[in-house]
Amino acid sequence: MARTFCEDEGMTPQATAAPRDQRAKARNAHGDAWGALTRTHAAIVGRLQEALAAADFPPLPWYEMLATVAEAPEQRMKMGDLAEALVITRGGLTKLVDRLVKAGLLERTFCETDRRVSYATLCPAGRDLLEEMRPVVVAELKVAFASRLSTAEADALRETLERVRVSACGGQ
Amino acid sequence: MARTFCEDEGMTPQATAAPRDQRAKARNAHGDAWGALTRTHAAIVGRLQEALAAADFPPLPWYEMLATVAEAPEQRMKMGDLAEALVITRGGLTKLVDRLVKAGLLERTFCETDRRVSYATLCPAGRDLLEEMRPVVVAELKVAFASRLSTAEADALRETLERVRVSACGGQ
DNA sequence: CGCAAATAGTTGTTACAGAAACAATCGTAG
DNA sequence: CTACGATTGTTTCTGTAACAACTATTTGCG
Repeated sequence: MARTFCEDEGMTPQATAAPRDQRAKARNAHGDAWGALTRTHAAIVGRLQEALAAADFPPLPWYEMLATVAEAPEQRMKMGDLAEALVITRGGLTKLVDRLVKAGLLERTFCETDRRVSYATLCPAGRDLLEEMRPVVVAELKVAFASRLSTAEADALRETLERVRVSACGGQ
Repeated sequence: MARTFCEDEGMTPQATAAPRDQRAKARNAHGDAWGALTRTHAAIVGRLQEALAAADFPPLPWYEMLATVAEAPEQRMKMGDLAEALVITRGGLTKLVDRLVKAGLLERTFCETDRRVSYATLCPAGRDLLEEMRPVVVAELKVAFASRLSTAEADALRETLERVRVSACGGQ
């Protein structure tokens, strides 16, 4: 295993810390919540990548791409919308789509009314692969979330995170 | 602004979705919580990067490195522990430390009792820079977390996330 | 003691993501 | 109807991270 996203918990330095001025620092409720958020995110991403690689599937960004396009009407999305949904830049998306197109999972289609826009459209092979990958991802998420969280807690978590995201976007 | 981590919310495709079989998919409480987690994480990272860049400071990984080392006893950490704390690979850490060393923020020191291990040790310049950067980061986190969350809610969020992280690591 | 296995860190290769510059198209004001 | 600005997507360049192979040191065991 190359990744080091688990290891329950080398964070001992913090615990033993306090060698100097202990003036609150970022170690208030927000800093702690942010630390937990990053570590949890990294842990789950690592787990998903590991599971996909173990099943000899493409990496996580491919799954997210396929899943996003698959949920769109007509199984296609504008490049710009897709970049926004996946939270990557347009330049990065262009190349990511290139790879999936080369793999035969997506194809580029074009808009007749606005010849600037191009769509990433799901191919049958892409849909098939998605359906193969989905249970692997869902199973991993189930382990991560469901094993120690009730449905209500998971829902509350989602709601709280969504509120934080809005704060982070809106400015305040 | 190049990044696209806000835009309240191009997710309309999902809302209008349901063009085919609507068999639950990953769209249960776990999938939603995972989606919220990734989006919130991306939004905050984007916000922090933007704020640091705007103040003409080094990128977020440098801050996290400095902050982590600064909290360790004697302001130094073993390379391996640091990689674990920052959730990156050891190879990646070597080069990240290289950059900070070249910038005069860290220095490498060595262990006398075990000549395999080397430490990343905070330099005065690193400590100074950290203290300059800290308020920027703390302010952004405050906006993200404090503006719509009570302290109790932030703490509950941290606790819940920590539980999820343990699930993701432990296996179940 | 001596050698195999484990551990710690570095190095080289490759792939991916962001920023900025670019090209093409659209919309609209004059 | 033309010209300018805005939007959409691609391309180029650069920096960073992962992965794997490698070196060096320590540990354990016959």
